[in-house]
Amino acid sequence: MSDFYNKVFDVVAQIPKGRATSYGAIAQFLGAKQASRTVGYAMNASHQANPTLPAHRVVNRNGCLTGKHHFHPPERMQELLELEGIKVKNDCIENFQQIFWDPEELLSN
DNA sequence: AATGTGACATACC
DNA sequence: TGGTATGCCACAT
Repeated sequence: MSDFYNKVFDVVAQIPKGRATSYGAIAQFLGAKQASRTVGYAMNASHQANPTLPAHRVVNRNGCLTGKHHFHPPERMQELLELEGIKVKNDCIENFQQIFWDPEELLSN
């Protein structure tokens, strides 16, 4: 597993419950802010990661569930978010600005 | 080494 | 508002 994927998984695995982040934020945190696509690509392999990663907490910069189509029942992604208290409307997280979690917070722990 | 791909991000019709 | 096109980066083949 390449370091990049490993880091992506590590970050995603540590997203606090009830929060969400974006592909771009993760990419930037890893030092390749332009590699947001690669982050999503990494999520593609998330299902093969050890405990399945909370990929539902990762959305695009708009807070929209663009990747829901990759979940088994696509509706599952929204359900999981709502179970955590995140309001999702029209496939987009409401108050995403408030829900947004910056990976840099990991550095504070 | 080269080409194709993608769960993004932006810019432009 | 919304679809299409391009740039970008790392991975797969």
